[in-house]
Amino acid sequence: MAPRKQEILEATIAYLLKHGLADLSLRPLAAAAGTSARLLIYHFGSREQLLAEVLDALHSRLRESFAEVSAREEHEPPLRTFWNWATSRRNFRSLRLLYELQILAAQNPDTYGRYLTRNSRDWVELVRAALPPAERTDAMATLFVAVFDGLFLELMSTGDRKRTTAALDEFIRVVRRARSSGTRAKRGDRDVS
Amino acid sequence: MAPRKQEILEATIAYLLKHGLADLSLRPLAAAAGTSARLLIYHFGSREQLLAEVLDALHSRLRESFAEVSAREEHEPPLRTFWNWATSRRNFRSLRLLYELQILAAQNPDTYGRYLTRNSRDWVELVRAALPPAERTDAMATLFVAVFDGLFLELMSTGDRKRTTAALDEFIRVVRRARSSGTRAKRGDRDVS
DNA sequence: CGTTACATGTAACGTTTGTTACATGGCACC
DNA sequence: GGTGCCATGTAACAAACGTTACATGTAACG
Repeated sequence: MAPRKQEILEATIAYLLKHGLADLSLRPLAAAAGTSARLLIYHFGSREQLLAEVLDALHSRLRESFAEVSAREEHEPPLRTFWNWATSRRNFRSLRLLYELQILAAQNPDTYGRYLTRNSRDWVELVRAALPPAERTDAMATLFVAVFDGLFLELMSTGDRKRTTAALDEFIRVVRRARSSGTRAKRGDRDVS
Repeated sequence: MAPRKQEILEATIAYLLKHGLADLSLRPLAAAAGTSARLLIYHFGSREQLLAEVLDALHSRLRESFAEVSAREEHEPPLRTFWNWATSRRNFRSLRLLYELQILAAQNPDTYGRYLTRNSRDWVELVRAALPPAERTDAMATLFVAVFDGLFLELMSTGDRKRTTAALDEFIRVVRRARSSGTRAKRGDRDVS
């Protein structure tokens, strides 16, 4: 990719992370990026394609970043690791943007549906596979994903990291206690809580 | 309120429930409502005020509807009652619209922040008060709200009511099991699970 | 030096945006 | 029957939208 185009893409990502994508328009974006609407179209072809490239770049960056973190961390429950990663200064705004995209796509799929590569069903499958066998159900996996989504939403709205993190820990604790009172999971099983 | 204005407001609500509010504009709305952009402004003063009145009406309707339902139902855990109510044919689209508003407001408060009467903190407080004393903590209340939000989000995205409802029931079950293995709550306590 | 390719600036295109000016309709009241 | 008031239609406004036409720059290559 041309270096100038790369710069513009970088600036666009920064702009979107700050302003969201609901009311994006070319001229203000261009001004913030130190260029002109003319050049945005020149380099990307259209506004649509610009959006597509930006969101693709975001996705692959997040995938990469998470793979790196999740391979390194071993001393925490994976759900907790994922939370730390998602709420870190580096990734929070990106995740927030993806949640906005998710909601807009749910409201009108015609406009935003095509950008949705983060398929909910895939996440649930991924989490399900990481659960201990006794809990490896759709319901349980869906619940885990929902807890994460809900807490992230709450964090977005209130900015209260302490309380939301405490709630996540509470969830992990509740699941552990339920485990010890119901069907026993084999000791040493890796699981996402 | 003038009856014509009432009709327009009704049609606007229907339109918003169908199309979302991210890309609302007067002329298409007016066409769908069988009137003209001219009259929207005439009756409501401005686009902003129209939106404000519509969202106010939505809020009070939902409050009313929920009060009615929650007073009637006694045989279920309140969280379950709330879920049934929120996902019913009658209320689902309204809730979805409010979630969209919530996210847009979190992304740019300058544009949408003023419409946010559904303060997250208030919900948490409400839920907290309904919890049995042993669990009456911020963390637990936040967790309950998050589970609901997350599951509703998942329902919005996938439409899979069966799976999300099963996940909610799973959550209720997990909390019960944790209760019976940890500090005992007094029998007969009303609580939101 | 001339040519060629890419990058950029200026200005405009046609649409759509929210909003307004102005005229006209119908209906009630004196 | 005239007089106002509320409702509505037509048309326009200025601004912003995504996009394009056209001209100009700059640098590399023969």
